[in-house]
Amino acid sequence: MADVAARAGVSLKTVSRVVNDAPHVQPELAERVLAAVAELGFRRNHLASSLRSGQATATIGLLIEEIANPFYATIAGAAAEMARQRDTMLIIASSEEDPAREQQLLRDMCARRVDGLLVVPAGHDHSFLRAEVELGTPVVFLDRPAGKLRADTVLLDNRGGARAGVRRLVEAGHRRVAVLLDSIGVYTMRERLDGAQDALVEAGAPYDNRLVRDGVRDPAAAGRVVAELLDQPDPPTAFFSLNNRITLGVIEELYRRGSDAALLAFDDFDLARLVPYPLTVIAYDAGELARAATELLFRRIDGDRSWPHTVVHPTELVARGLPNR
Amino acid sequence: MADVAARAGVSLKTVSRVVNDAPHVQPELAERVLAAVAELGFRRNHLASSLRSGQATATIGLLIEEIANPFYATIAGAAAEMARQRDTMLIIASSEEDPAREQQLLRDMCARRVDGLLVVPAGHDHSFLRAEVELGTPVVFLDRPAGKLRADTVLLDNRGGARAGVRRLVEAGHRRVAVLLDSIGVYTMRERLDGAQDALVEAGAPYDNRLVRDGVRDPAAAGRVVAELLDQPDPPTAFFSLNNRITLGVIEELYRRGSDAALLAFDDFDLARLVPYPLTVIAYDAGELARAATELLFRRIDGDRSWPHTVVHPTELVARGLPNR
DNA sequence: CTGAAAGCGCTAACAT
DNA sequence: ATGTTAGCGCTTTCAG
Repeated sequence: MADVAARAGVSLKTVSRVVNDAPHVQPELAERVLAAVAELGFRRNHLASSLRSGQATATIGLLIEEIANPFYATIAGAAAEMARQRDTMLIIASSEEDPAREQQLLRDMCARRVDGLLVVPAGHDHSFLRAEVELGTPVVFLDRPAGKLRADTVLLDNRGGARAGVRRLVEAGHRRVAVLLDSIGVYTMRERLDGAQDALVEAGAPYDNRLVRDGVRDPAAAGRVVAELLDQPDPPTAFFSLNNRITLGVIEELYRRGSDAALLAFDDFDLARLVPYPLTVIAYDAGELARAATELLFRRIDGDRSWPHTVVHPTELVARGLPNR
Repeated sequence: MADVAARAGVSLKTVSRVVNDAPHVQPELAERVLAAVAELGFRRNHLASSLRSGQATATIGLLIEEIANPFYATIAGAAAEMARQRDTMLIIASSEEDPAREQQLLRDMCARRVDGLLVVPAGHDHSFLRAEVELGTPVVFLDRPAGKLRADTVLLDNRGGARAGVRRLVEAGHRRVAVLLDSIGVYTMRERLDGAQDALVEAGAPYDNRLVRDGVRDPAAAGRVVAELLDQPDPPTAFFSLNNRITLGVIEELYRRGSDAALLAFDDFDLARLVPYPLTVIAYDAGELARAATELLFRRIDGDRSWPHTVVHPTELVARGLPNR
């Protein structure tokens, strides 16, 4: 910047004004500065700028579980688009469901003085963020609530969605509904399971604990569990898959066997319509969820100091898949 | 940091040493400093640190077309994982195939003094990056080559993959192969089309320009084009879809009609096995592509000044889908 | 409307 | 092994 100033025959401050298109600069001087900038290939150092000016790094941090998962990719896409509209860059990192890693990544983002944080929490204690929040870094939680910290939160109606879905199964006459979930340690899984139980209880259907299977981490595991359940005496007549990875494995096994068990699945997916097996999907708009959270975050960044909100987004039941052979 | 130093009764530099766990600090002093850090809730300002130390913001930039697309999400996931292993943060931005936006985003990343850039290029002129590259910001191009800039590049064997796939169609007796593509302006689309034509020419099959359809932007458009082609006199007996979005629409329309046309598709996808229509997929490992590029980038960041490389990754033909009814 | 000086928070280079 | 000094590139403050 000093070089540019020398070249243009003006002071450093004038260059700064021109570069930041601040007012009160004679067009003639501005032109000389711009020429010097071009000749010298000057690029403003954003680091130095935000160091001096205190706040506003024009960067927000997004912490999710796993970027490659379509659910989180959709969230990232929506957040990125809103950030871009505000000329803000997005730092994305994956916790991989590891609370220690989550904490380290969030601390690092804070060290980089992001203007705000969008977090899909992995851990259950976010009190380590309290100091940052009080120092002025807003945090919005997404998809799951924060632990031990009061903060803005945008959630999905997991319980209501699950309940509505299972109610539909019950109305179709199903009494034995198997539930397959990833990990009971995850908030969304607990809520969805609770919703399923609500519907079962309301219908006076017997609740059989052996039909609930935790720890189904991937499609292959889901397939094995389905096989095992169907080979039992008194097998379930319906399956409720609590996430999209599980759904894939369940569909495959049910199709392979030519089973006529009903399938209810949380999370919609691109090819659901073309799956060769009828299923009911609990769908929702992940992009909308992320947009709501990002909007809330920017409002905080813009100085909104009102009491923290919690917003719950609805889900919808949709019939998918092709009729049975 | 000054406050911490005062509190611990040491100099600023000692605090700096402790915070950066540099050697030559008495354990006793280090402990006092750490205590002061905890009491005062001190957080190192990463901005100031990298401003002073010149380089090493421990940040890399990733520019892709669209985060929500599974192909780019996979790339982002792989890059993020490698970055994390080096305690490096990842800034991700989407160009949405807009060259102007690409340029603006890349410039912004440079202004933030990222240590390196990973780019899936949208535009055809990247000479604006030359100054940055010469000033020491390495750039690796991914999936598509740079325009007007010599740089490391990691590509897929688009042409070879397409050729092998179409050759298989030809060997199965197909002479009229329709090709559906997104935009001829995109490098990968051109290469794939060229590969298809290679195979057709090699087989002495007639090349019919009316069977090549450009501008198929989404699944719905793909479905319409398939319908139109099949309703022609002398319709194609095989379809070659040049990307995953197009494939969805083609499958749906072919299935809807109960058509027995063959389908070849670039890009594998999760549910391909369960699609109720037989298809051949040109598959590749997008994660591996991204890992190779990120590896190359980090080698450059670590000071590798050798001549720029271009690496081409192979593709593979895989049978997918369920047999026809 | 423009410029000089001070300093954001930290680390490199040099003392001690 | 620890401390002192200078300054990274920019913006703020205040004087002209």
